[in-house]
Amino acid sequence: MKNSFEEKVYKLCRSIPKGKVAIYGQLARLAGNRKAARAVGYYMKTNEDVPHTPCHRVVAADGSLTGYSGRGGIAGKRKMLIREGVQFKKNKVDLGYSLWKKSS
DNA sequence: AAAATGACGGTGT
DNA sequence: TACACCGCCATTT
Repeated sequence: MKNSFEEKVYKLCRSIPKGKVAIYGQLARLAGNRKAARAVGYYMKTNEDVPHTPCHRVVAADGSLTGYSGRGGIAGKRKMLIREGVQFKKNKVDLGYSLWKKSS
């Protein structure tokens, strides 16, 4: 069993509310490793909990949608987020308005 | 065990 | 704002 960094990342990913988005660095930081953003992305890619983990709600630090192994790729991901209520700025997410905050 | 890869982040140009 | 380079971590080969 993992019960460690990996599990924390997945758990946090599932904790992201609809209409909000989190950044890889944020998940990495909450999981305990601020610089593990890269590894976090790797988990999303492998993404075992596919329908269980809304990996599409995770974006880059500047709101850019980097990669998506799911259907539609980046385009589909962007559309999906918009559909959930996330505000977009051109090709990037409006973090100042839709960035998820761990709060409590 | 060592080297290569990747859905990143930050800084420099 | 866009592109390039370096540094970081975890996983895979």
